[in-house]
Amino acid sequence: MKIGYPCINTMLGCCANRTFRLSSYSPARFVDTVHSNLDALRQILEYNVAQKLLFFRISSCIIPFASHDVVTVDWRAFFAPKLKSLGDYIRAHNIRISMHPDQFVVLNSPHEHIVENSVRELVYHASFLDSLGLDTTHKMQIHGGGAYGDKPQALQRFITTYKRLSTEVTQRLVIENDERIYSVQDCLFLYRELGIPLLFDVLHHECLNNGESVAEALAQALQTWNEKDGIGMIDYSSQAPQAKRGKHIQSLDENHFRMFLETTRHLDFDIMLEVKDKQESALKALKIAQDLKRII
DNA sequence: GCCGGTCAAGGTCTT
DNA sequence: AAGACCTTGACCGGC
Repeated sequence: MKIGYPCINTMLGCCANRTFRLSSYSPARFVDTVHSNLDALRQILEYNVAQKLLFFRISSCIIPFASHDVVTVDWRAFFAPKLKSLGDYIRAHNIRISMHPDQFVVLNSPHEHIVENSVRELVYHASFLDSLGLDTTHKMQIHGGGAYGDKPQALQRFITTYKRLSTEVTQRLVIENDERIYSVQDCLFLYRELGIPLLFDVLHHECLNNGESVAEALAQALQTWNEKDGIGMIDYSSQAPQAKRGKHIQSLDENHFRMFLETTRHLDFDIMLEVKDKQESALKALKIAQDLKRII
């Protein structure tokens, strides 16, 4: 079991997701920003290794506007040495990486141009992970997309689009249950049709489910990961009190987390902690997992 | 320097 | 039909 946090370290004062306005694009600005992001990423990963936080989500804007036509710099070639060095570091320290292309990636949109842009975005993410020389246990996670008033039809469109994707994309792509439309059962349907692994999100499951307990749903999700995928990844969070359903809590609810680990003690998986205070809560979670002998 | 409006991209729900 | 929300920070222009 590994524990990690997404994209941002709130303590180090460096930032691996700097970007700029599209209208401010210039090759110089682009190169400068990417250098800065990659250097910051290295710094964060070194901190994580020192703390034994061996799971990390890299921000989608590590290479800003990478899937947009405006970028003329061949970033994979230009940054090849730095990318290789980062990848070597990740492998040497047995870090696991995920990425999460955001809400604009919608594979089942009825609009062809949206699907096209989504595919370009996935190609970029896969290409970035490839540029680090990482194997297919390093994943990119997306949601099912919209329902458009006809979920069965929307699921079919997902299947059709998925079958058009290149191996570079599908070998890294996993689907995450969301809190409004696509439940674990819906994602399992896609798994049976396509073989796409299911990344289980605890909080989303608590918002939208078909009556299965967290432990039952998680066990089903973990079975969708095969050897090439590595052990299952999950997103863990709990409900922010007195906030809208589905809102992530500010800081780890240690009792909730301990209970979650206890009810799932027969299972092994890597945990991405979706909590606002980032590494602070990840460190608390790590300690709890160590106390419960889930991490040696 | 600081503040607040704005930022490539979508979809759903509320008003 | 239009706006808020998701989730969130960082940018950038205006003071």
